[in-house]
Amino acid sequence: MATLKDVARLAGVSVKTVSNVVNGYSFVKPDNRRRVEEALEATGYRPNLGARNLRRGRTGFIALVLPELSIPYFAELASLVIAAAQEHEWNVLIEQTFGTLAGERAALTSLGPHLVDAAILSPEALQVDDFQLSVPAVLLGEHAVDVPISRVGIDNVAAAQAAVRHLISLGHERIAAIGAHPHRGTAALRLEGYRRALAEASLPFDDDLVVPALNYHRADGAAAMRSLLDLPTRPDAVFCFNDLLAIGAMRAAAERLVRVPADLAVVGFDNNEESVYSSPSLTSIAPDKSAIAHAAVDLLHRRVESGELLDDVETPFSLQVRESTVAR
Amino acid sequence: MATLKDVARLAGVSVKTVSNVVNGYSFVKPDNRRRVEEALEATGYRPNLGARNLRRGRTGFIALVLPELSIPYFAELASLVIAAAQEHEWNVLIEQTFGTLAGERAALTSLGPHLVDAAILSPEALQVDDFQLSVPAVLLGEHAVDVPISRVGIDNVAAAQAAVRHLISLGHERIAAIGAHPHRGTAALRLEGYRRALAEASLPFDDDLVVPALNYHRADGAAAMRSLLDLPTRPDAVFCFNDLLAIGAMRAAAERLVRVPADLAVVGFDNNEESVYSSPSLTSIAPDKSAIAHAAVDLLHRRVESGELLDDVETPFSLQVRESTVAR
DNA sequence: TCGGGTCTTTACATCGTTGGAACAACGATG
DNA sequence: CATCGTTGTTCCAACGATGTAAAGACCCGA
Repeated sequence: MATLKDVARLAGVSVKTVSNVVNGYSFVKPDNRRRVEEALEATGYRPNLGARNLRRGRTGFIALVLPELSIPYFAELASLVIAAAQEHEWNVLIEQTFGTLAGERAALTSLGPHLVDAAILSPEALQVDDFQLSVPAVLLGEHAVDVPISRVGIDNVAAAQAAVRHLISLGHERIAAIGAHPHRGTAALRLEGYRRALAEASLPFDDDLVVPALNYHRADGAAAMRSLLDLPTRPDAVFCFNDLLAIGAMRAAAERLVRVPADLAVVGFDNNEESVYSSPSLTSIAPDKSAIAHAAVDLLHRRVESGELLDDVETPFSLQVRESTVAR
Repeated sequence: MATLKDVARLAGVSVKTVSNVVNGYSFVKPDNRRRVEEALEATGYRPNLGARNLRRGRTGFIALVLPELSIPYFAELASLVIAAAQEHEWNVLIEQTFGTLAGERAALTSLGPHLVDAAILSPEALQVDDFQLSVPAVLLGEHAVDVPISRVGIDNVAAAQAAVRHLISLGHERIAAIGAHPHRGTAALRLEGYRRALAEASLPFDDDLVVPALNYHRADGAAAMRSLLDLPTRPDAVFCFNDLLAIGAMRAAAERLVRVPADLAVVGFDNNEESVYSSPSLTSIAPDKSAIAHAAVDLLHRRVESGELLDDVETPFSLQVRESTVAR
């Protein structure tokens, strides 16, 4: 592999001059520049990033810490983050925590400042005192603990409210919620949105209709739905805190021969691609994932480049109405 | 951030002695070792990986080059590869190609040897002469071009044959195939498995029943299915070359009020988690993704450690029978 | 006490790159 | 013609770690 030294020898100039050409320094004689460029071409020179970063004190990597790549929402997000990071010549290192406190702590401690320049965190279990970060970071979504780290994400309360309002506008009165969670910040916010929508329509809040879910996987949604269907009086609609829960819920409903949306309307959250093709397709809150990815990466870039402290960013969302609430 | 120098000063020894302790060198006096360890603890020293790798000529990263993370199969695989790589203290760098030749070429050229120690490639469009790699690599799946790079994956012909045999054993005689592709190696192999299964059952091979798909997304499956349903004589079963195509196909069938499996049996390939919860759930070929991830990473690790040249690895698969072929 | 081997530690060079200082060449200015 | 500022180039040190070689400490038997 060619180094600056090799290129310099070939071009008959000093190493630094080659470095200057590579880095776009203006004051290089046209003649030398040409010779260097030819030599670069001939040797196929590629900078040694390790060495460059050692010198510059940067690594060229950012970390993306998330629960699990096999969850569609995070896979889609990761895809967008990678693309956004590329625009700033950043490579993305993905760390999976599997939603556990131990996993999140491990990820955080492994993020030494020589490994990454910055980090995007999507924590689920972290406590306040865990946030002793050695690099700039942003949080995705919301988090219950109050830490001095910028957040990027949608207004969860408003989004949940919009989802439930939609159900109410269709005439549903006994609306369940799946996905309550003791520690998850977003769960509390979405529950609050659910509450508010009920309240503004003067519908009663019924504890029996709020079902917790520990993992937000499809299986949890199915289990929660079964317990709802076992109630003396079934709900006529259900708001699930993510699409996977909703998919599981629709599956459980189908197994009990409960028709969606005729007998039960379902709304999800995340707008996974999967939900567009399910039968019935799923009405869902659609956060602008691309906006989230870009905002997070841009925020970090500005932070790293100029050191400025940063505000939170609220990204837009929309409600995608599909067959699970309105029959085609 | 503490460096070896800081630790050395604190412990009152030379930098190299600290380095020796950090790297587990045996011959360090117990007394010095203790003092160094205390100093390491006190400073919270973490090695600068860039510097270490510059010196060692290793980077500690491997690349995983795949079409797109938002495709469930690749997301699941990436998740497993990251976990497997961790066992060898490797970090994983994910590069997305979006299935284009340009994207794959770009990914390959960006993989200088100072960026990654090795690469796992899942190419779709690459040509023979593109494989001028500067680091050890393995290919996932099959590829039409014949290059001297180890492959890891299942026997695609046998797997496709098993899928179609299953349909035949259920009495289907007019079996379609969705996913033919001019350049994709796996597509040719799966088509060959389909052919063989038909041949061994003395069923005719009908060109009209083989539908190409360019992108293997849900939308492509839906479009292909619609064209099949427009045929004068509809198929009574369809074998899709991946689960996304199958999900799209089932969606299109539902829109035309064609019942699955009563009017049309469907088999997919990949066994995505999504397919377990779809309605109806999807019968699918299940490659052992964990085995694939481990085999690929282990292969590369041995290659990098000992330099040995490596054979291909064939990983197991199974057929998961669900509602899309056998009503519950 | 000396020679010889085994431990243990250190100084130094090095990996490939870039920042900074030094220096050289140049035309322009007074 | 001396001085000056602007360009253009080179040399040297440094980023933080580790391999090498050599030196120092130690213990053994002769």
